[in-house]
This record gives sequence, C-alpha cells and structure tokens, in this order.
Amino acid sequence: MRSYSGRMSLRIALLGLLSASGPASGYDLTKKFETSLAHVWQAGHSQIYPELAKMAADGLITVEAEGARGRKIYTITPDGRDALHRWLVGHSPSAVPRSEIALQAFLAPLLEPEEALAVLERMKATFEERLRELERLGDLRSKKGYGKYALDLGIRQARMAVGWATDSIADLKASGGAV
Amino acid sequence: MRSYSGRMSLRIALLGLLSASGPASGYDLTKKFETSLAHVWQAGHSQIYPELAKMAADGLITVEAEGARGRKIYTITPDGRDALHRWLVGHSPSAVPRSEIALQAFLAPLLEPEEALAVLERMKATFEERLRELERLGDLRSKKGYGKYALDLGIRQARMAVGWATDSIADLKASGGAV
DNA sequence: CATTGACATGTCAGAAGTTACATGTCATTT
DNA sequence: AAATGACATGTAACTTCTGACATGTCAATG
Repeated sequence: MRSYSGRMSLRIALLGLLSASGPASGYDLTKKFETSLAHVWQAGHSQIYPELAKMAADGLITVEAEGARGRKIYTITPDGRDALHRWLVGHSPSAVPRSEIALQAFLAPLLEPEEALAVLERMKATFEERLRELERLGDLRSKKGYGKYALDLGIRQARMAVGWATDSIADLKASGGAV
Repeated sequence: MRSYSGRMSLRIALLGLLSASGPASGYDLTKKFETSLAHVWQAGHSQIYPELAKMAADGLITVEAEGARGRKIYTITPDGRDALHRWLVGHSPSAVPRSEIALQAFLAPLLEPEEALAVLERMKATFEERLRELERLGDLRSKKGYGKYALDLGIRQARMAVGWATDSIADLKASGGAV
C-alpha cells in the first residue's frame, strides 16, 4: 500500500463512482467522466486505466469478473470504501482552483476597451451556453440525489458568471475604459 | 522559439504581471502570486524561476538589470507583449476547472446524513472565510482597475458558494437524508 | 560579532494531466 | 466477405505542478 502525498482526487472520483454505481470497467468509468462527472472533474482514459491498475495493486479495488472483449470489471473493496470515507469526512479542500477564466478577467484591463469588451462578451456567451447545458442536465435528473448538490452548485456558478459578465460589460461601457 | 502545445497559463500570468506592473524579479513575481494573483492562479517559486528562464530563452522577456543580491530584473519584450495580447484576444478558456470542492459536493450524498451535514457545514465556513478575505482585499483597492473584474468575480463566487452551502444544508435537514 | 530573519535564486524527484499512438474485438451494414 | 464504427485497453512522450532540498546575501538586533 503506497502512502500518497498528492491530492489523489482522481482516485477518490473513481472510488466514488464505483461506490455509487457498483462494479464497472475502465471504459464505463471513462464514459461516466464524460457525462455525470464532466462538470466536476475531468479525466481521459489514458489517465484512468493506469490509475485503476495502481488502485488494484493498492487493494482499493479488485477485478471480480472479466467480461467480453477483455472487459475488466472492477469492484470497490472495504479498504477502498474506507479510503473514500476518510477523504470525504477528513479532507478539507483549500487550494483555490486554477481558473483560466479568472486569469483572463484579471488581465482584461490591459487590453484596449473595445478588445476587453469583446473578450467579456465571448466569456458571457460561454457561460450562457454552459448554463443551458447544466439546466438541461438538471431536467433529466430532477430528484436523483446522487450528484444533485454538485449540479446545483454548477448551475449557480454559471448563473453567477453570466451576471458578473453582464455587469462587467456595463461597467466597462460606462467608464469608457477609464480604469 | 519553442512552439508550445500546452495551455501555458503560467507564462501568460507572468507576462501579464510584467506588463501591468513593469520590470520585476522572480522574487517580486512570486510575491505577487501570493498576494494579488492568489485567488486567480497559484504558482510557487520553484515553478516560476525555471519558467522565467525559458521565457527569456524564447525572447518574451529579457534581463535588463541585475540588482543587489543577485536580483535579476526581467522586462517584457515586444514579442512578450504580442504573445500576451494574442492569448487574451484569441484564447477562449473552455475546460471546466477541476474542483475538489465540487467533487466533495458530488460525493457527499454517499455519506450518512449527519456526516454529509458536517462536511457541508465545514465547506460553508471555508467559503465564509474566503469571502471575508476577498472583501478585505476589495476595500484596499476599491477603484484600482487592474484586477478589479477578477476580484469582483471572486467575491461573487464566494457569496454564491455560501448561499449554495446554506441551501444544501437546509435541504439535507429537511429531507432527513432521504435522497 | 553572532544570530536571526527577510531577501533571493535555484535544483530535483515525483505526481498529475494531456495528446498522440497503438492494438484488438465484436456487431451491423453494405 | 469486407468495411464501418462502437467497444475496449493500453503505452509513450511531454508538460505542468508540488514539496523538499540547497545555497547564499544583507540588514537589524542583541
């Protein structure tokens, strides 16, 4: 059992999916990252497959069955459930996530006013698109509890961002770029 | 001139600081990451010094002067300004940032209701702390334009998160964990 | 004059994440 | 029977990020 110093959030995400939805293959898990987990954590199959192998080596998951076409069905072990529970209860996320959007917002005042305006308008459109996407997702699940708090958080986030962009655009227009 | 395929946001952040605040040393820039840029992008000196060396090799910045105690004062070049401008005007941030908070929110329903409640309460406290911090920062700058949109975004974000946590806690209490 | 602490720059090993490459299975359609 | 496309798993090279180690300067204090 490796003793990790990193944040190992990918591990946690995988354990969470296996715990919530039952046994699954790397392929299944990759699909879930593309759908339900897409607005929460991103990972491609090239990161997922090696991680699953390490997790199996660490005893957090096991290959219970091998299905068709070489499918390996992973199941979470008691050790895995333990690790997941410990992280959820004991880990307090503190680091501010790196955000390219915030970086662009930070630096936008360096541009000529018309350019800054164009950047903010583009951002607003991106946020609006994202909001629509999440609201569509929300309609589909409605009352399903698993993931509902995160979806609500995502929707509020997108709404807030649209409002911020709208107000920033207005501010920029009002000040005529005199910052 | 290396041709980068990555997102190179650290580069952009450094170019932005050099463009906005004028020539600075690696040490100065590290301090700025700790203060003004802390809620936007994080980087330690062990990442900053090597990046500055690469950027100088690529002609985006130059060492104009060497100050006391081996201080190297970097200045942005026209090529550097170009690269910064191109990124701000032409790059549309699309990837959803990885958020440990959102991951924890997503997985919280796997916990026993009382445990989930404790997790949400802890998150709420973190957000409130963060909000206070940013509001203090806001008082200090008030009208300084550079970074003001990003600061506003951060404050709205924190406020939204406090509201989300409050409502989620209420929802969890109301449903008695029956998700 | 010795100590302390802020100033100042770097390297290194390892973890995490991205993109492209590589391989092969199975069911459906042409 | 061949081609297509979803299914399925992996590796390799590279970039990015973190934490620890390493070194030395200079000013103020005791």
